[in-house]
Amino acid sequence: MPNILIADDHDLVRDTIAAYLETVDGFRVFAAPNLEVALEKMSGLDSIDLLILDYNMPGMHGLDGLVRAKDAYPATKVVLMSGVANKDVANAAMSRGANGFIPKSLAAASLVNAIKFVLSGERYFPFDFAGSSPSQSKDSTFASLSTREMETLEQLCIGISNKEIARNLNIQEVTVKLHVKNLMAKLGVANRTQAALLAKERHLF
Amino acid sequence: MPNILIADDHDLVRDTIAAYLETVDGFRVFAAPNLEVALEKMSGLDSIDLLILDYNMPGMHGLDGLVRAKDAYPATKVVLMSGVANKDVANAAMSRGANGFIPKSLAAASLVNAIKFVLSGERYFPFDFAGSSPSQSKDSTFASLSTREMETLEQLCIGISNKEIARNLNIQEVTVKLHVKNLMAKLGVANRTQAALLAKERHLF
DNA sequence: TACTCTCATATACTTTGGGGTAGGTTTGCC
DNA sequence: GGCAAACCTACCCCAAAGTATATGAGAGTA
Repeated sequence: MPNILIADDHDLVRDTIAAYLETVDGFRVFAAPNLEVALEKMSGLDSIDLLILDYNMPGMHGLDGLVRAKDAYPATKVVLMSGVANKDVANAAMSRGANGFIPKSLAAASLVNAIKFVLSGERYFPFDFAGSSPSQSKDSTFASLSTREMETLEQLCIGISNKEIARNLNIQEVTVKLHVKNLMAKLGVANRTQAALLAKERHLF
Repeated sequence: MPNILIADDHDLVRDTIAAYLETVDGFRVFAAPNLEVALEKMSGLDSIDLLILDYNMPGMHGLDGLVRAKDAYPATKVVLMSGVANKDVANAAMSRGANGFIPKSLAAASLVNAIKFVLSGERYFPFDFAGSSPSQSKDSTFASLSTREMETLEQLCIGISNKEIARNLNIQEVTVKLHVKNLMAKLGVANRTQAALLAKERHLF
């Protein structure tokens, strides 16, 4: 009987999923409200086979929490669960060692299949989860930005004007405009707001 | 045996809660992925006793969806469910006719009690769900927005221009400007980018 | 050396954003 | 009925954002 630990800060979501897994398929399920408690519980209970981490949860800090969990318990399979993240986040999670990615848009029945799949040693990664945003290229889009453009993007994410950005970076406003124009082109967005939203969505700043 | 309809766009959350309610306490539970489908189903199935609406769900537009549901089916009890909303939203919901408010931080067992409580004609409103996340103090800023302003804010979060927003909402561009100006003032931000970032940060859209 | 890339600056231009004022409708409430 | 609030439109104004093009310094490279 596989042991599963599910960590999610929403009690209702966590407990009902836990109850569902227990009743439907006889898993032994433990629960934690955040990453810290999850890691503590794992040190107490040995032999957790699968750890399910909510992407938006205290202590996670984007994918840092995933890496921490993987480092601390390399033998345990870890899957990320999220209601908001998109393919890019999922991709990043997989490249950092996640054994699977579970969008909350997944049907409950599929969850069980996904879990069995992961427990058998496979990686579960549904490419077809809905609600996906249209601009799905890669995180490589950001890799093409120069250092100045990245700095400019960071300022954009505060929502300030070109003039203020110029002051902060000690360059002329016209230069800021150039950087903004170039980074928008590289990211394939139409304006500064979209650039900021995209960067935030990918959790860059 | 009371009939319950639960509407939430996250399949996983919705289905597991539904399954939980069915197995644990023998309710008859129906499900819908958004407000439109929920209202359709209610016209088909007569005698839904309780409607559970997710606050962040396609078609809701803040508390508009609650009002629409209440107007269409005055006899049905309606409770709002949310993972991000705070007391201010809950208060606003209650003042607009909601029979209860269920934070997703609620324990699963308490959910059943809450539902029974509401079905008995009482209003369920837990005053103590503040604890969880730290940045929950003043979502009241968003409560002061009018319907149109909320819709405009939603469009802002896509990062599109006033002209495009005008097309989407079937109003003039000047009107969009007015809404943008007013909502920025209410939110205390300096421009559209900050408004979009703030809304995203609070997980409104 | 010549070539390329990044960064910076500049001028000139068009479009969009944001603020002000004013007047219009509908809705619901007292 | 009067009143207020939300909503919509219109006009003008100026600032900010974004486009296009050109120039030049510095670093790195073939």
